[in-house]
Amino acid sequence: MTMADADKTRLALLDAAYEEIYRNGFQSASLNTILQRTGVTKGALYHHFSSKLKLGYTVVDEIISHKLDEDWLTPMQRTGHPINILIEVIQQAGQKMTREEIQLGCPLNNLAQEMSPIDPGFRQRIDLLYRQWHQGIERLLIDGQQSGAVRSTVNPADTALFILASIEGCLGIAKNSQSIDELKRCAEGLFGYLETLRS
Amino acid sequence: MTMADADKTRLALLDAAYEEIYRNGFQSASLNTILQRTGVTKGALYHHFSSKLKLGYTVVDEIISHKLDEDWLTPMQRTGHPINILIEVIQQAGQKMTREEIQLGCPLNNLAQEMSPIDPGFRQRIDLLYRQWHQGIERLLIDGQQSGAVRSTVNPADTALFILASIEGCLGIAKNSQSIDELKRCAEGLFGYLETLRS
DNA sequence: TCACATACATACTGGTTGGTATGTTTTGAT
DNA sequence: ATCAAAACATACCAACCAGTATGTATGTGA
Repeated sequence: MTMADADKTRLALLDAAYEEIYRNGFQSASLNTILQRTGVTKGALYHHFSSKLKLGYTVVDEIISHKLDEDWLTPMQRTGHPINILIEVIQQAGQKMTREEIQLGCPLNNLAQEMSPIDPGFRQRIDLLYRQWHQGIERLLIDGQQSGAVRSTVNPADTALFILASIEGCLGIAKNSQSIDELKRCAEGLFGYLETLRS
Repeated sequence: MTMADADKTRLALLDAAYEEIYRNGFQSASLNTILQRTGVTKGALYHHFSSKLKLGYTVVDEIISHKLDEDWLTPMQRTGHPINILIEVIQQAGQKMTREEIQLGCPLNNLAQEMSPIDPGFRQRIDLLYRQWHQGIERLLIDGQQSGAVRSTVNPADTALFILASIEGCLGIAKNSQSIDELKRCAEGLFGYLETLRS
């Protein structure tokens, strides 16, 4: 067994754990289910992760963090009109979502709502990712102000916070209604707000 | 033992169940904890509620529904400038929240995010409350358009949906950051948006 | 006062949970 | 070839879970 094989089982565990947590929440996620799905034994799991909590932490640090980069942070680094970039990134993220993903919601927000009140370890890790997300939006607004594309009266930090809240809010509403149409209508409201930020 | 006594234990169970669910989510809510806190026995609980699921449903139908009326629907029925009413109701709801409640989030949204993907019974009941909430906001916007206080170009239904999403989004962000200041800054963003709706 | 339903109370069950103790195999450096 | 550490595998455990079976006390209408 090479070290690459060991790493493969570790990643398989993380992938399965992410799925299980995404579908059931962390507290209701079953280690036995994760083991069944991967074919890994309990001994192997506890060799790689010292507890269920550590497994959950690593899912945030590695899997969810990577998805945030891929779907939001990297796309937001494009050059162009900041408001247009923001709208396009949101639209692309929305179109990328399957019906099932709309129903399951935002993995980061799910964990935040469930775990932040009851576990500081989760809260801090989630907070770090939210800060990165927030910073990405804030940077777009600051750049937009410097290029004259965004009204100079808007507070970049506060506005970025509200945009982030609205994105999660729209996803949350659509999650409960289980309706793609409602997600689109909600996003239209968000786009309407973003338009008011232009100079 | 009078019928009033029986109703008292039923309500005690509902109150304790609400608290337990609010703090831990439905799936992780422990019936034994609810029984300990109330001093009620398991036989009594299952006399009043045929299952944990039915207990949870009743918490939504009676406790959470009542809180929605009290904190949002009734205050929104005041007369005056619709946008002002909306801002005031949001501010009052925010000020009413304790530090702990900010940390625990919106009871309705918590349940929606946890249960809507995995149980249709919860989903439908939560959806009903969200529709009432949405309708209350929509009505304010329609009234505002008729009185000339709100721009005629805004779509009341879509805008109400986005406002609702933003409220829940702001509460969700504040829940994770556990910061009253961040809740206020996020709400300021929302108020800024609401201002753009005026004629 | 009798009959019956309501409103509990107690003790228990099967299943699942995260976690552990103890073994075995594999790997890689010496 | 040897040896220690890494990478598993198996079997087990106590605690907890929702739910149930059975019994009892109490109120209420006939």
